[in-house]
Amino acid sequence: MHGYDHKRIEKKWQKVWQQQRQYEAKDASPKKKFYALIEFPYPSGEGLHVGHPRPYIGMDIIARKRRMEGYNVLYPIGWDAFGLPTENYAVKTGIHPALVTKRNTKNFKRQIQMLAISFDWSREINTTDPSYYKWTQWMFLLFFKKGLAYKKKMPINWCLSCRIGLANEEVVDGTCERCGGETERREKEQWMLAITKYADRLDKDLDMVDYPSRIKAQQRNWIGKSNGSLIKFSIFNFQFSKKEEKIEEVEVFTTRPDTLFGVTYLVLSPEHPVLKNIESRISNLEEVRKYQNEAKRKTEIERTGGEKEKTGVELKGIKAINPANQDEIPIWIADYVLSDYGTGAIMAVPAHDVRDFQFISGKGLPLIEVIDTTTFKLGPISTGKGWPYTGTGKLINSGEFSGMDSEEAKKKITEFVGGKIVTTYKLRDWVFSRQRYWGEPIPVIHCERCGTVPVPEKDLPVKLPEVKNYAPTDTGESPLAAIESWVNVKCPKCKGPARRETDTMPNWAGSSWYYIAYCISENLKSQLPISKQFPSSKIQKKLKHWLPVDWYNGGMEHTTLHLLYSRFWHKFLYDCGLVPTLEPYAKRTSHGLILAEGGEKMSKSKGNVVNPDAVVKSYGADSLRVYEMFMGPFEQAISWNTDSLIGSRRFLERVWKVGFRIKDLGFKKKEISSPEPQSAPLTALLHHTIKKVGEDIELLKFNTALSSLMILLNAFEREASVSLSMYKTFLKLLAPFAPHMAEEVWANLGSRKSIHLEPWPAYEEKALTDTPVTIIAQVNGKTRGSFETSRGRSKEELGAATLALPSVKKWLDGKEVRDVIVVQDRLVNVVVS
RNA sequence: GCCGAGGUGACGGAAUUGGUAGACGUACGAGACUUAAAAUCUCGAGACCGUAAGGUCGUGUGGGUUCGAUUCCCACCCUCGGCACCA
Repeated sequence: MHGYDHKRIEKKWQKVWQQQRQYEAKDASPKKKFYALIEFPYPSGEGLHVGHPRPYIGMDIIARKRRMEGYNVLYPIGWDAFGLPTENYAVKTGIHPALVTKRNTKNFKRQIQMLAISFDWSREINTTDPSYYKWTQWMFLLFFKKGLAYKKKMPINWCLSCRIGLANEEVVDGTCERCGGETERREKEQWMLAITKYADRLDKDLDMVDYPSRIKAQQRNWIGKSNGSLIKFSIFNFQFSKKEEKIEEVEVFTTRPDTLFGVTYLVLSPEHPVLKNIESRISNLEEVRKYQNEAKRKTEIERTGGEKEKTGVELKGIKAINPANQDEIPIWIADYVLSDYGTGAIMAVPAHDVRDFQFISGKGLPLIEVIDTTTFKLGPISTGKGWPYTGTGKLINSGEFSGMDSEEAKKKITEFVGGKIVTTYKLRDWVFSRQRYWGEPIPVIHCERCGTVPVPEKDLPVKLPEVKNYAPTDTGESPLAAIESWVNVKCPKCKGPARRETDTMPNWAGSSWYYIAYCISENLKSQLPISKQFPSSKIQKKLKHWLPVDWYNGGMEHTTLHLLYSRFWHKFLYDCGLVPTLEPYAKRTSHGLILAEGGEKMSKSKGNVVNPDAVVKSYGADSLRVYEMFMGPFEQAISWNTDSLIGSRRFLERVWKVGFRIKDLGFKKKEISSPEPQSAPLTALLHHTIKKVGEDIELLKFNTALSSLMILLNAFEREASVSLSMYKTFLKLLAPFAPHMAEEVWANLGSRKSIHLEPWPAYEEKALTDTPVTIIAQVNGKTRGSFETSRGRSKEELGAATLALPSVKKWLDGKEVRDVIVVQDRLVNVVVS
């Protein structure tokens, strides 16, 4: 018998599978389809680290199981290759990002292929490929033509010394990551996609998909649908504390119009547009200006977060009037109010809102209770005890509305002051511009006469030109702006002089529709116009076959951006009649990150990255696969530990040995004539394992599936003889986890056909229930003994058997038996006193 | 701060979703094999008291519900993910 030589085996079978095109999906097949999807990787220069393949292996196990269950499986992969790291590398080295991408992709592909993930490589796509981004650009123009892409002034991070725009990630504590200099937020015209138009459907349609509740909850909270009222407050000029003429109106959004009588001040965001109109009336304008400038420096998290005291400046010389009771109330600006949520202005009710309550401390602002808290345990807030009461209840101190319930008062008070009941969303429109090189050029042309003109379809793709310098320009424009020959074009409409848009797209663009691209990958390269191709029956037939994605696994960190963006993109395409389903992904799950040994995130800068190359070389791909699935719950983050890996390798070596033991004993012949009898407990264990592995895979509980395979193998080793058919069943269950090992042993046992094309084993219910059960005997909830018996014994029998146990009896001495609680087939608890 | 997830032996984790806490694996200890080491195989092991039989305690902390709580409820502490230009 020769030993388990992973190098020989793995190379051999990878070649065979590739030659037989075993994992390529068929666009037309009588089998039921299954579309498995993982988030396609960003091919970074550091190469694959051991964290990357975790989700690929997990979905691979599911895909392999589905094939064995008779499905036509599509499990594709590609490259999400636009992005900052490659661009920054290009800025540093001057090497073209396309070359860097090519190099990185090649390395990633080699590394992924050595793990034998059953990807359909014939459908490989790359977002940076002009034949791919031609479609991305075409879809952008569709958004533009439908009025969902527009330009708007938005703040960007600006480094004052580098004089370039920065990504949020490049700003650390308000300073530039590159030079350490100060940054500020500066307004710039940006392309936007109107995702908020789809906010309601993105929220509501979560009901139709199978996502874990934590993902639905995060998306719903991100969309932040809330029902409330818009209420107008008049602003008056005040001279020497005397009310003069009305100068403006400010509309606030509130979810709690029932607390309107408790408003003690108004807060505007420091950027609120009304400030410009009234600044001549503000007596402390200088102080206000200073505060506005400080707010510019802060990030949103700094503004809304932190335990620090909430800051603000009162606008002196003006006051607002509470429309409910005509009270004169002060107006403040404060950075805890954001300009792009609601109306950028709030009515503050410190008695019933946590942030408002925090804000008044030290500022001498009053608090008026308008919800009756005396009926609760809390006690009245005015006594200074505890937090503000943010719940609903009966109104007090609210004029004619006192005594009314919050819910009714919301409507009535809004009506009373002439307000409007509205629905708002926290979700903001999608900033779609980047002033960067390595992204899809936004395909529009700016003409002095015709305005913004889309690039005609025949001129797509708008390819990225060669540039010398990849860094953004010091005017904040993309490096593309410096290429005069590329920028200056004729207007497609009037043929007059015009300039190309120089912004590029974020890399969420290409990843918003890549799962569609896999279905039609061969069509992407066609020279036919997309507007003819996409709606054609040829493509629609494929999309109808494959969509929606049946199971999409990805990182929890993509829940609110990528996952939401692509759902939006898909719904838009659906509205255009281009895709057949309302939702792109029928089911979504997520995996936990693999962290470095210390529990930190793996990163090049920390120098704690574990490369799979070395692991595969010394332990083999199957060992790595088994370890990554065994190391802990798939959905949770977990630290890498090379020491533990040996257990997975040992497991596979023992599988190998048992295989050879069986073969040497000559079971092969016996199996053909008749199945050998096996011990009943082993048969029961086998069927239990079939059930457990099958169910665990569906629940992503790969760790316990492997654990049960290990338990079965341990039993095989203890048993004097194990039948070939039993062992073969074990191999089939192992095949999705360790495809090379399973295939090699399978072939050694005399099979010609691949084990991965075998049917998935089924278990017999009878074999499971034939086994005896252990009944736990407790006295007052403490375990005092146990006994074995057959399944299905009556409560009386079990109770009597328990009371007869000597280990139980001794605890009953001098006590009175009050109750005997029996849990069928499991436990008896004797209650005594 | 807000939203989401989590906290169990030396370590990764398991526990049929309210019913024997610690499966499986790593590391560790003892033994077998070996001239020896490695590898492999067998056995042991939550903590404390006890020679043992056995007992007490034990799932981040404090309280509650229950015959019975890692699991349910309340309060608190800590760790991780996201917060819109990293992907």
